[in-house]
Amino acid sequence: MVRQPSVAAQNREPLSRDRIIEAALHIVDGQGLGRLTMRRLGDALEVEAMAIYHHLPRGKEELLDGLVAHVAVHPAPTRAAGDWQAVLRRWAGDYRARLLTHAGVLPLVVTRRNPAALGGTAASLREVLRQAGLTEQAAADGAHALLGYVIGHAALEVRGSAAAEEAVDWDTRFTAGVDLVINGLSRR
Amino acid sequence: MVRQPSVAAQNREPLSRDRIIEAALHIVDGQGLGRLTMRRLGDALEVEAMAIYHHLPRGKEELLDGLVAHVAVHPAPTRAAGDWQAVLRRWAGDYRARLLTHAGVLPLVVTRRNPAALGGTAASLREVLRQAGLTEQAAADGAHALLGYVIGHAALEVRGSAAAEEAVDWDTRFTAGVDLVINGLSRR
DNA sequence: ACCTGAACACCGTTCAAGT
DNA sequence: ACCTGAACACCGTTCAAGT
Repeated sequence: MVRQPSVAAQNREPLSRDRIIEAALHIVDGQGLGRLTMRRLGDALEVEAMAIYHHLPRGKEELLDGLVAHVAVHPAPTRAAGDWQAVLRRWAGDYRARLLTHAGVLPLVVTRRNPAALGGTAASLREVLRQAGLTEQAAADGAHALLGYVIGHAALEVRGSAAAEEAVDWDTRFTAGVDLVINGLSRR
Repeated sequence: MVRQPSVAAQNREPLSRDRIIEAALHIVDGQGLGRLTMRRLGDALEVEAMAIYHHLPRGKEELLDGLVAHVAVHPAPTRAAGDWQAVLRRWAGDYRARLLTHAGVLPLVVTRRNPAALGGTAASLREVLRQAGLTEQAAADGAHALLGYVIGHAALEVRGSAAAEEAVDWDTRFTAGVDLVINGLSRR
């Protein structure tokens, strides 16, 4: 006869780093960064908060790093059809959508020291520009200009800096800025 | 004979909103946002933490809003000599310096709903572009493109997204991006 | 190996009380 | 009006203990 598992482990897939980070992201997206606590995260995973430390020994620090990595890691520019301008335009739109979907982690993306995350994104943008014929230096500068713009604009959108301003069409405004940067890169 | 003040009030100027926010900014700049607590702030002001609530009834929320306002409020573009391009270039440099000096508040600037702070900055940039002859729409888009770039790039710098990258000259890289945006605005 | 329970030091905030 | 002291609910994290 099969041994009945303890109540604590009843029919639940075991905890894992990925499952923890996904649950955390779900909390942040739904309730905001301020409500992400180890205890609440434990509840969401149907586990005591302390169990999390077994999978993330560095605790909450490691959890937040994981969120940044999950959101900011480069979805490489799709090397599909179109010239490099179209490739970058498309990447910018996708990356912005990604940031806005997980707006709660934006403050972490912005200031957590996490070289790997944004570094990879910058590198792949640089590569697109290098293949487009820009010098090494111009490609590196351009990659950061575009990445900086996308992140900064997403931040402005999230804050909704309007107020006195009439209703803003953020989509077209964002696109206008992207065109500005890309056109600038085209005629160097 | 002059009455001796109580120990608690000994020769100390009374608490005030401004003094509180300055002390908080000092803590954030020196030790980071994570170490800004009401109790520590009270210590720095030589007062019990609870006294702060008398001047900031909304508590820590109001304190953080105050920090954002103090750092992000528009230092209006200096209407000095030079064409509008020079004016914007100078403003961008100053604003970046301001953000980097108070890097600890960047995550707050990025995501705290605080319309007044960045709204004023965006408005004065828009005005410069409007007077330069851009259409209302182009001026509004351009103002956000520049502001977004400056904030986003400052964020990239703070994170030090390098790592695999050779030593980066952030100053020239930042300037290159500013030129990119401003040149784009010039030849619309 | 994986999780729990109790404990510790520390938060933000309230409220009645002092002056 | 301005500040204090005690208290409350809630943090992140440790550590020994369970299975």
